[in-house]
Amino acid sequence: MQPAFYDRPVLEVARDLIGCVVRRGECSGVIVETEAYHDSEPACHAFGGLTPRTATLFGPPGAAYVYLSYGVHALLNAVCEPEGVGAAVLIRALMPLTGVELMAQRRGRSPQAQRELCSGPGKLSQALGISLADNRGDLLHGPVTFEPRPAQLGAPAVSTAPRIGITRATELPWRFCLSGSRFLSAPLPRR
DNA sequence: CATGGGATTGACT
DNA sequence: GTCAATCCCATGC
Repeated sequence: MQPAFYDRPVLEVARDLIGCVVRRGECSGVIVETEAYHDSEPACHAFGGLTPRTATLFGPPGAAYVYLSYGVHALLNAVCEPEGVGAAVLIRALMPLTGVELMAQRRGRSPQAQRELCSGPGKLSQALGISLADNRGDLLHGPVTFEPRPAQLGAPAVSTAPRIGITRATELPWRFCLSGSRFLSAPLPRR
């Protein structure tokens, strides 16, 4: 995925990432759920401006923004829009593709429980071995890399919904899901 | 320097 | 359905 891919409006990138592949080492998965965050709205960490914590968000596009949620989980984002704009796409769920055994081992689950391996932003980080050390990493060169959508998957049908787990700007439909996927972090709202 | 909130998960009732 | 774990970092004194 070239740097120019991320140097676009974050809503476009969030939608276009559905069906693409995230890889770290031997483990990889197809992105089935994303959320967009932008410094113009209060749910975004960058809303409060440039601080040591948000420096990655305001940095160049195509970097990984990894931060600790609830003191427990490392959450993976892709920094978007030009340098100076604080925006990123949160990766919320994957369909496991390769390295399933290692992912299951890291998650403390059976390899057969594929739906439990990456169906949540904290889960997929644990499965891929992503930590705060991956913050600010280059998504083109790794260790965490994003790859274009496999051609055999075809054009994905994408559904939109309100974002999950936030308390502000809950009205924005900035969650993007692969329609009908069984690997989402939570079901799509009815209708 | 002390405090409190948070883009979650899993265990338990 | 409820709730604790756990820690970074922004804010305020």
